[in-house]
Amino acid sequence: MDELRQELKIRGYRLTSQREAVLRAIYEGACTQSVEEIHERAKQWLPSLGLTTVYRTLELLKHARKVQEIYLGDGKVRYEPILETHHHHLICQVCGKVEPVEGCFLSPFEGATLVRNGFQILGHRLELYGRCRDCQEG
Amino acid sequence: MDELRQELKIRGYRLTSQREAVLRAIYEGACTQSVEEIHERAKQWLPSLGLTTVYRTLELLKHARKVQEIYLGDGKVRYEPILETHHHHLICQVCGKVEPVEGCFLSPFEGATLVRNGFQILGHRLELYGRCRDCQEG
DNA sequence: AAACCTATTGAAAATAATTTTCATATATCA
DNA sequence: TGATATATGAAAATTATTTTCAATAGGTTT
Ligand SMILES: [Mn+2]
Ligand SMILES: [Mn+2]
Ligand SMILES: [Zn+2]
Ligand SMILES: [Zn+2]
Repeated sequence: MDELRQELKIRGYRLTSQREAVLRAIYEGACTQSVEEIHERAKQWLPSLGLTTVYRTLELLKHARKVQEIYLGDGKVRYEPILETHHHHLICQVCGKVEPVEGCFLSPFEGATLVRNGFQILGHRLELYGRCRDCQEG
Repeated sequence: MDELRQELKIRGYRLTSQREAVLRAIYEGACTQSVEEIHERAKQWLPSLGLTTVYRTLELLKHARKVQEIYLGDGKVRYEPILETHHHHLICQVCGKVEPVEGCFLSPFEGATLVRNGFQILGHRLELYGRCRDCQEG
């Protein structure tokens, strides 16, 4: 959180109660929350918080690399905090459940910067699709 | 294409010129096209084609596993054909260019069905983020 | 080939998510 | 504290996608 304060100062941004509330909501919430969910959670701490400000703050936090977007196929973008622990997601194609899975299947990528096709690879995103325990039959 | 004809008949769907045009547009187009782009391309063959029908056909083709969705972070969903060759994408974080990269970095996944956390893993999606040749400096 | 039935289509209207506008409020710094 | 530029909330605007509905056209049966 102090780290955020630094980030903001460097960029000439201000530290507001709204930004703190949104950040806290993201960190205390589930693995992937919709904007609406983040808004609801953040209003716990700051009931007057507007939805527009949540959108704006998410954009800011995205640039500051505090959150990342994830799209699960329904029409809305979701967000989750960028934590120390790199992880991926198991997504159930039947019920839509999302579960984080620790660790990385792409061993050559951990830490290192790779080059391929002239691309300098800086990060990656992996989603695993299937059926969760509850949705398996036969 | 004949395969599609079978698929449709089995499900009681009809083979229309609209559906043929959309499918052709997807197969002849780039790796990831927006709905608008698919519409434009398909109108080459069928100028009267409506955008609504493109949306409906994409939904149908998704269920028939002929196309898959991909979300690149701008507000619109993109589509690409599901081809024989499994591949992933290099996405430039600066200019937004998308380039397919053949082959799979997840060796244990090719073909096999894996189980993890009780999940039965049936497929996956991997996107690699970085900077393309043109956008690298310093 | 004509009739029949139902799935499909296109245009327009409706929705839903996200962005923009603008007047007001407030964080930061001298 | 006061000056000032950034940030905020509400409402309006925009954009992507879905729904509605009357008209059209596959596919099948006579
Ligand atoms: Mn997660
Ligand atoms: Mn592709
Ligand atoms: Zn990984
Ligand atoms: Zn792969």
